[in-house]
Amino acid sequence: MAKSVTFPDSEPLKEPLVHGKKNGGKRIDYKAQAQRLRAQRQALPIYSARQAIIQKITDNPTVIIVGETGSGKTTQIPQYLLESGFTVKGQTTIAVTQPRRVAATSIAKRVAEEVGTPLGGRVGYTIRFEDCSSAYTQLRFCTDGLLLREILADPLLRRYSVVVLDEAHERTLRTDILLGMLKDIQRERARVARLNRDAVPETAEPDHRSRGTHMKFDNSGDQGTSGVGDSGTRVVDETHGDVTGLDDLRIVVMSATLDAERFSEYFDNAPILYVAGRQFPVSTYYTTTPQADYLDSAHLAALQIHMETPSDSGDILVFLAGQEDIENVERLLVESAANLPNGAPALLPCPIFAALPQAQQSKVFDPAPEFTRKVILATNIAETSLTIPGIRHVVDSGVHKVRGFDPRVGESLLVEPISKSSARQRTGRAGREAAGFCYRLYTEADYAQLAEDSVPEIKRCQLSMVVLQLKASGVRDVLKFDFMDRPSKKALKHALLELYALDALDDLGELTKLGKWMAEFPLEPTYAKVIYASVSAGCTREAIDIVSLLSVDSLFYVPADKRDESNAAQMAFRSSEGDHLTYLNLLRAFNKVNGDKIWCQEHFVNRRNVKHVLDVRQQLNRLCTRLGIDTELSCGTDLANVLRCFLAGFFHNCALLQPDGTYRSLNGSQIVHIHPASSLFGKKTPAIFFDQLVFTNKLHARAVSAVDAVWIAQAAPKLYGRMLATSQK
DNA sequence: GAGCACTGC
Repeated sequence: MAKSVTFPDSEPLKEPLVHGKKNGGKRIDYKAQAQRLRAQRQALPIYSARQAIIQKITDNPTVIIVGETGSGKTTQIPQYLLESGFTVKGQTTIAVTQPRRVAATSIAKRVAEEVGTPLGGRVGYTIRFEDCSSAYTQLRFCTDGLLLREILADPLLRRYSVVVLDEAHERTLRTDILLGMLKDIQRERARVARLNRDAVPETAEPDHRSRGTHMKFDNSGDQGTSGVGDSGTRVVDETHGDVTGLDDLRIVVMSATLDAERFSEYFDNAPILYVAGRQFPVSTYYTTTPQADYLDSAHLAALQIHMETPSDSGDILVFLAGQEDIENVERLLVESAANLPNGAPALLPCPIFAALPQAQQSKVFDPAPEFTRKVILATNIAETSLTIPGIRHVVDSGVHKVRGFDPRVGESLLVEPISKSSARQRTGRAGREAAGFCYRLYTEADYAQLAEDSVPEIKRCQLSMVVLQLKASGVRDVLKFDFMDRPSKKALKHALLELYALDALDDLGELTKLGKWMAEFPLEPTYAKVIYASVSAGCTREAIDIVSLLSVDSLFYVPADKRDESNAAQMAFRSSEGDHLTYLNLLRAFNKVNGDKIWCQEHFVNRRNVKHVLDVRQQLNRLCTRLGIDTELSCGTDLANVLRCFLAGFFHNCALLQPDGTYRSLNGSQIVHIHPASSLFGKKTPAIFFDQLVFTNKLHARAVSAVDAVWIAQAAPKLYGRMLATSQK
C-alpha cells in the first residue's frame, strides 16, 4: 500500500483505527469500535436525511444525490443501503465507485470501522493490483475503471444489486462510459426481472411487486428476497442465457456540485436529493484590473498575504498550470523569502505536482517549522486528488493545463482558463478547517466569462480504447450509444478507423477475434497489438517489459537545478536505438539493484513510477499466461526485433527525416519535433516511430526510437508501401 | 531545449 496522507475530496476522514485483524496481539472488538463511532456518524449533516434517502432509493430505480463538501454522503449513503437490506449476504453486493484508487481504499477502511467488521469482510475494496474483498463482502468500494472492466466479464453485473457512482460531477472518461453502460444494464435487468416475476408461480408470493417495492427492508440484511431458488423455475433469456432470480439494478449517482439536473434528465427524470454540507465561509477577492503575468501576480499575492496577515492564520495554497510555472514562482519566492524584513516570519515555498518524486511530494504535509508559513505551489493535483491540511488562503491563477484531442490535429496539452466550477472548487480549499480567503488573479468580469463547467474528458480524448471496450461489451453501433455527452462523430469515426487499421474490427465494423483478444488487455489497443505481434516474432518478454514501461509518463525526474547531473546519470541507460530500449535498460538496471532507494536517487529515477511499471508487468504476464502465451519468449540480444513489433501497433506514429533536417510524420505530413528529453534528440536518424505526439508550443514526439523505413512499409504495406518505395528513389 | 490530472483482474 502506498503510504500517503491523501484523502478523497468530499469528507475529511480520520486515520483508520485498525488495519488488520490483530492489534498488538489483542483481538479487536470491532463492534465496540463501531459503537464508539456511532455518535460521530449521527452528528453528520446527512444523518437527518437518512430515512428520506432510503425511501427515495426504495421507490426509484435511479436517484441523484447532491451532497456538498462535508455532508458525509460518501461514507454514509453506502451504509444506509447496507443497513436497509439492499444486499443479500452471499448473493448480491453494493458497488461504490470512486475515480481514484486512494479514495476507494481510504473510504473502505473508514466505512469498515463504522460498520464494525474487519476490512475485506462485510465491507471491502477492489482496485487494480489489490483486492481486499471476499465472498462475504456486501459493500465493495472500487475504482470506476475496475467496474468498467468487470462489465466485460459480466455484462449484466449480476452480482450487484446497487451501483453507487460517487464524484460523478468530475466526469472522468470512465465515469462517462460507466453512466452509459449502467443505463443499458439497468434496462436489461428490469426486463429480465420482469421475466422472473412472471415466472414465479401464483402460490409463491402474491405479486404486489410494482416498481421498487419488491425488496424487504430489515436491519439484518440477511432476508432480502432475491428470488434465487424461490420457485425452482429456471428463467432463460435469449440474449443473456440463464437469468434465474436476477433482479433490477439500482443506480445512485452522487455529485458535489449543482449539475444534478443533467444527471436527472439523463436517467429519465430521476429524483434529486440535496444534502447540505459543512464548509466554512471563504471570502473571495478579485483583482481590479487584468493581470499581464500571472506568475508575477501569484508571487506578489503570496508575499502580500504573508506580510499582511499573522503567520499563524494558516498556510497559502497557490494554483498554477504546470511544473514550469511552479518552478518559476518557487524561484521568485525563495528570493523574496531571503529578503524579508527583520523580525518577519519566514516563508517556505513547497512545490507539488504529479511528476515530483514521492519523498518531495510528502513535504507539503509536514508541519512548517516555528514562525514559518508554507506557501504550497500546486497544479490541479491539489484541486481534487489530495487535500493539504492547514490551508486558509488560496491564490487562484485561473488557469490549468488541459489535455485535448482533435482527430485532425492530434493530442495537445495547453494552458487554458479554468471553469467556474473549477474556480469554486479551488476556493473551497481555503474553507475546510476554518473561515478562509481566496484571491483570484483575474477580474470579476473575467470570472463571469468563464465556462460554467469543464468539458468532460470524453469529448477531448482519443476514443479507440473506449470504442473497443464498448464493442467488446456488446454495443454494436457506437455512433448510437447513449452518451451523456456525445463525443463528435468525427472522433468516433477516427477511433473506428484506427481499430479497423489494427485489425480489431472487420470490414463491417464487427469485432474480430483479434479485437476481442485485444479488449482483454487493460491497455490502449495499439499496445495490445504490439503484444500480439510479439508472439510470432518471439520477443514477448521484451514487448511486455516495454509496454509496461510506457504506462507511466515519467521514469526519470529532472530537477530544474540539476539538469546536467540528471542527464549525465541517464547516459548510463542510453541506447543508440532510442527511448524504448533505453527504458528497457533502465528496467533491467533497476531490477539488478532491487530498486534500491539510494540508487534511484543517484540516477534520478522515479522509484514509485518504476514500481508501478513492475505491477503492470506482473499483471500483463498473468493475463498473457491465462491466454496461453509464453511470456518468457525472448529475442535475447536481437532487440531490433522488438522495435519491429512495435510498428505492428504504431505504424501511424512514424516520421521520416527530410533533407532540410526536419521530421515529417508519415500519415499527416506534419513537421514533428523530437522531444528534448528523448535519447534521440539532436540525432539525425532517417526513420523514427514514437509513442505519442503532443502539441504544446510545437508538435513533440515523446518516446522515440529509430527504425528501418522498410519495416514501416512492411508493417503497413497498404498505407506506406508505395510512398516509401517512391521516396527511396 | 521541455510533461495537467487520473485509471485498468
